[in-house]
Amino acid sequence: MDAHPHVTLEDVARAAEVSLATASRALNGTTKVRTDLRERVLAAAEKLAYTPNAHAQALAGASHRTVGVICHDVSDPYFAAIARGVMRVAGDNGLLVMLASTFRDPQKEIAYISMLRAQRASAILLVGSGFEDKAWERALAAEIDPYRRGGGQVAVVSRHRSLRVDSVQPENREGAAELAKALLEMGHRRFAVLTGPRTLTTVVDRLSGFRETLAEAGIELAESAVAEGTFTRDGGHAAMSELLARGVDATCVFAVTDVMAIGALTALREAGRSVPDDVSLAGFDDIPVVRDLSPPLTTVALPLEELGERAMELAFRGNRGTRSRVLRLPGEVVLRASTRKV
Amino acid sequence: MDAHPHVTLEDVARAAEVSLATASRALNGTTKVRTDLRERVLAAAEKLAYTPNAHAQALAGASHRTVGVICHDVSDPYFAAIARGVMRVAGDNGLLVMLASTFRDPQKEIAYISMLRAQRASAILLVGSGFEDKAWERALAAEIDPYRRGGGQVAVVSRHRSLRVDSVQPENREGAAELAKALLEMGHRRFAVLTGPRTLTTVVDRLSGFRETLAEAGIELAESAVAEGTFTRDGGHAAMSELLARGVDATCVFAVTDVMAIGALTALREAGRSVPDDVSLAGFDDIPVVRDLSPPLTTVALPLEELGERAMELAFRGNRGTRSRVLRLPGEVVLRASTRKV
DNA sequence: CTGAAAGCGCTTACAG
DNA sequence: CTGAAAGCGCTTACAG
Repeated sequence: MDAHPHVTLEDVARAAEVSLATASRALNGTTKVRTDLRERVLAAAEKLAYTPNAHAQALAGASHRTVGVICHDVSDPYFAAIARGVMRVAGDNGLLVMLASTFRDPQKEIAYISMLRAQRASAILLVGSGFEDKAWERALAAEIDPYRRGGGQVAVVSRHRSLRVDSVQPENREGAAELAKALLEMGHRRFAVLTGPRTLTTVVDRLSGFRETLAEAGIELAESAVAEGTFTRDGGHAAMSELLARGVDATCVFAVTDVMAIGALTALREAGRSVPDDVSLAGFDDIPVVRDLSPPLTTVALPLEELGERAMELAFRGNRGTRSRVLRLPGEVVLRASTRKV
Repeated sequence: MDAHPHVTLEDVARAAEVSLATASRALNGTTKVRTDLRERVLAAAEKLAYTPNAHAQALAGASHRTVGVICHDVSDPYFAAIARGVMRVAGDNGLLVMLASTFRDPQKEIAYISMLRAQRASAILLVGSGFEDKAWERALAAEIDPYRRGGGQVAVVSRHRSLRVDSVQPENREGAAELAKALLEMGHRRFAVLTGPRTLTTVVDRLSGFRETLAEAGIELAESAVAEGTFTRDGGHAAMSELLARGVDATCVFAVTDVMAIGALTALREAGRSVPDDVSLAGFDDIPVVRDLSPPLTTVALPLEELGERAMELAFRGNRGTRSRVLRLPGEVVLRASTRKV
C-alpha cells in the first residue's frame, strides 16, 4: 500500500549538490572530504532526516554490526542474566543484539539460525543446554557449518560436545558435586532430586555430578527419589508435589535449577512443610531473586553475566586457530538459610 | 580477512541449469514453475546449503520479517513478560524479533531506533515508561516520524502522550487508586511509598493515583513518607532502608513496582520487621515470582504478556486511519498474605 | 580530493 | 512457464 518514500543517499547528494560517492564518504568519514562539501552533505542529511539503508550497506560490503543471541526463553532469569552480560559487551562495541527465544523448540532454534544467517549477522550465540538428539544435531550442523565457512562467528554457552565451536562452559558436574559434598557435611543422608528433562545436557551433568558424589559416600540415589518436571517454576512445583505424594522421606531436596527450586519452595509451603526445619532445599545457578526468598536459597552460584560476556568476547575476537576454544567457569556453593545441619 | 564465500542464488541456478529468475521463483513459490525444474532447484539449494541473503532480498523489495522491541532492561521480569507476549504473536506470524535493552539511557534508545530504521524493520515497539524530558521527546520524534513516513509501524506500551502513535496503556493511575481503596478498607491509615525516578511517567501515574485516593479519604501522604530509589530490586531495598532509618511509622508500604517491593521485603526482613505482622507491603505489576515470595505479595495484577501481544498486534495490523489508537488494559488488585487488616 | 561506474545478491515487471 | 534485464541503495576501487 504505502509508497515507502525513503530518503536515499542520492537525495542527500542532490540536495548537497555533490556526487553520490562524495556524499557517502562525507557521511562515513572514511576518506578525506573538503570541509565545505562535508558540511553541505551533513546539513542536507540532517535536514532530510536521512538514515542509511543498512541492507544496501551490507550488500555493498560494509561490515555488519549485529549479533544474534538464541536462547530458550528470555523471560527465564537464568537466560536474562546471561543475555545481560552479552548485551553489555555488545553495547560497548557498538553492536546491535538480536535476541530470540525458542521456547525449547528445536525446530524453532534451527529456523532462527537460518534467519540470522540470512541476515548475515556477524556472530551467533547459542545460549543454553543442547538437546541430546542426533537428528537435531545434524540439522544444527547443517546450518552452522555453512555459516562459519561464510565467515560467521559462533559461540555457545553451556552445550553439546557435538558442535565444534568456541564455548563457555559452566562447570555443572563439578558444581553439583561440590554441593553434594557440602550437603553431606551438614549431615544429610537421605536425598531427593527435582530434575528437568533428561534430554538436556545441563540436567544430565548436574544430576550425575550430584549422584556420583553421593555414591562415593556410599549413598545411592534411588530413581524413586528423583522427580522430573519441565525446566520451569511450574515444573519444580509439580515435581515437588509428586515427590510429596510419593511420600519420599528425604531430609534434603536438590532442584537442578533455582527456577525449579522456587516452585518447589512454594509447593513445600503449601503442603505445610517448613524449609529448612522439615526439609532442606538447594538449587543451582544463583539467579538474583533467590536472595529475596524466604528462606534465602542455598545454591551453586554461577557467574551468569560473565558467562554471557565471555561468550560475546569469544565471538567478537573471532577464532583464528583451527581448534575450538573452551572456557570453563566454575560455580561456587553458597550456603544460605534454606539448608541446615541435621 | 575471510573471503566470505557465500553461496548465492546464481550458484544454485547454475547448478540446477536454470536461469536466475527461475531459481528465485522456485525457491519462493510465488509463481508456477515446471515441476522438474523446481525440483532441480530445490535439490541444488539443499546440496549447496544455500541461504538467501536477506539484505539483498530486502533491497530488492521483498517484504521484511523483522520487528524491533526496545525496552529498558530485558532481564527485568516486567519487561521479560511483556517481551514474551510480543514474541509469541511475532512467532505466530513468522517474524524475527530483535530485542534491545537501553538500560534506561535515553541516548541509547534513540540510537537503537536509528539502527532499527537502518535495518528497515517492519515495526518498532517501544516498551516501557517514557522520560519526561522535552529535548528527548524531540529527538525521539525526529527518529520516529521519518520512520513512519517511510511506512514503518510503531506501537508503544506504557508511554508518553507526546508521541502520536498506537499504544497499549496499562491503567496505572486507576490501578493504584483501586489498590489504595482496598488498603483503606483493610483499615490502614498511615502509609509510606517506595517510588522510582519521578521522570518516568509510570511512576508519576501510580503515585498520583495512590495519593489522590488517600486524599479523598482525608489522608495526606507526606513527602517524608515517600522514598525514591532506582527502578530495581536494589532501588527498593535502598528506599525501604531509608524509610526505616527515617523512622517513618506506617502500617502499610506501597512499592510502585513488584521488583522494588521484592527488595523492600528483604530490607524489612533484614531489619527484623515482620510482613505483614509489623507492616503490610504491596507492589504493582504481578510479575510471576511474587507468588513465590514469603509472604506472597499483594499487588495490582497487570496482564503483562497480553500487553505485549496487543502492542504487537497493533503494529502488525498497521494503522490505516489518521488517529492513533489507544488500548487501555486495566489492572486488578490481588490481595495476598503480605497485607493484612489492622 | 572528487566523480563515473561497477558490483553486492536478490526480485519482478516485461517480453517471449 | 521461462529468461534477459532493470533496479533496489549503497561502497569502493579506478581514473582523473
